[in-house]
Amino acid sequence: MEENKEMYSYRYPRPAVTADCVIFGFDGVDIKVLLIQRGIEPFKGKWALPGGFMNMNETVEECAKRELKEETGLTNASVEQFHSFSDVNRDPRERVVTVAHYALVRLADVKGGDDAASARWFSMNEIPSLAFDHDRILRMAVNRLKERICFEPIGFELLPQVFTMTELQNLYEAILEVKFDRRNFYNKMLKLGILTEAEPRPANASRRTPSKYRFNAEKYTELKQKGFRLEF
Amino acid sequence: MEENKEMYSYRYPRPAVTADCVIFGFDGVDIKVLLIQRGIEPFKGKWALPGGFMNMNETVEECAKRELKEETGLTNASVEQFHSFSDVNRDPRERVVTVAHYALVRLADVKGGDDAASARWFSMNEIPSLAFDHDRILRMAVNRLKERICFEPIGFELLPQVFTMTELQNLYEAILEVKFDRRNFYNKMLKLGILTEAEPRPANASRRTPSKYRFNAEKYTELKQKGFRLEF
DNA sequence: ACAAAAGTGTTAGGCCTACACCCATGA
DNA sequence: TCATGGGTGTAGGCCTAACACTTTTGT
Repeated sequence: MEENKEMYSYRYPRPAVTADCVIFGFDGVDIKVLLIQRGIEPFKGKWALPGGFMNMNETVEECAKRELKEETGLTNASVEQFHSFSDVNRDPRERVVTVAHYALVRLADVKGGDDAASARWFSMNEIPSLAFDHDRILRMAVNRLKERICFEPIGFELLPQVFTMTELQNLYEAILEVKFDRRNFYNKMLKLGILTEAEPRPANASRRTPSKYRFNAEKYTELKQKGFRLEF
Repeated sequence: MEENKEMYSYRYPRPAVTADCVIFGFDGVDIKVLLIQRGIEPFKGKWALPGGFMNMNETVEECAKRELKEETGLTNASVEQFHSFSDVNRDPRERVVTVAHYALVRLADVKGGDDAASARWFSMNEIPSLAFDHDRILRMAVNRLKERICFEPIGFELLPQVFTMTELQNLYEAILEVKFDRRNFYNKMLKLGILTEAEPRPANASRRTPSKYRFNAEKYTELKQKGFRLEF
């Protein structure tokens, strides 16, 4: 490797460090993942997770949030790192260690990022084979999402602020790939006490008009501090 | 920085990457953590988590296992990465990203590693203030251990292969910092079906002689595949 | 008219929790 | 002999899971 003034030199070899992002959305029926199509080699033309190199003045989480903003325009979504991937040959060019994150975004809030031309939402069942080891990363992200939604109310990050019970149930069923009994789901959710009715049901409401709820974060933190455990 | 033949040069600055290890043990009463005393600056004389720089021909997990072997002599303990720490100034010398792991070891198996002179086991309530951000790393490791032991039978990694129900209960109580009713703990554990009696109770067994059990990993994987969920 | 969506309540079974006594051993 | 540790079973309460009908609207 040529050495010149633009180079940064170290006594021992170092890997590059990147943050990759599995960005989840929900369209009311399916869980979606945002992928970008690579414009350069390696894996040119293949779909991949959004991500990029960490700067020296940011943490990996900040890097992930920066990438998220660049890809979707969102600034305050729920982003969390979940695993580092460091296989020696995971990038054919050079040694790259990536810290993988997942982000939960409301589809309605996504305007389409700067690179929107090459970005697309995919349903979980139509995901193509991905560049690098991104298949593996995605698989692990999905598993983490399943585990986490059982114990923390992160699902609300994927829904509009106001939602119906059926929408919420559809979300849980889509993520966990199971079916719940509608009445039991209602009862369980309401008993938890972390939902508040968004608007009181209008007097002229017909049987057909669903109640609207919103997630009550204060109630949740209050309950959690009392040593309450969310479960599904 | 001086450039010479011993240097490795890159077009963009890169952090160093390390693996740190929170090594848990159990002495029958307390959860213990293995710490090493730093012999060099920075933080010379302070206690720290064992860990070290990743080589270019190993993954971070392999790096963590190498460190574990160097520190304790153990080669097949349960090691799992749980979080990356990348604060810009977490190491005063230079930018270092660390991938933190925890390891569960049987105290009896630990011969004392190469660096044993400067290594010591600490009970959770006697841990001194640590070098770098290792306090924070340790705190998160303890939380992860608590979460994980509720749903996966990792506690057995900390016990001898053969153990009494009371020892098992002590372990759970030490990790979770709670007290269980002895009979309920017995019933729950036995109902799970993941324990087998190590030796049939000898005929001459007195009331005072406890039954010995061992963890039945086959039974566990079998149950898990049937969609069984461990819980505490 | 028919299909689809939403509101609503009960019951049975399983699980969890709390709880007491006896025996053997070692101090 | 006294304190400690270990083995053992039950009853009540709570939670869970299964389950049906009615109303309304859109097609």
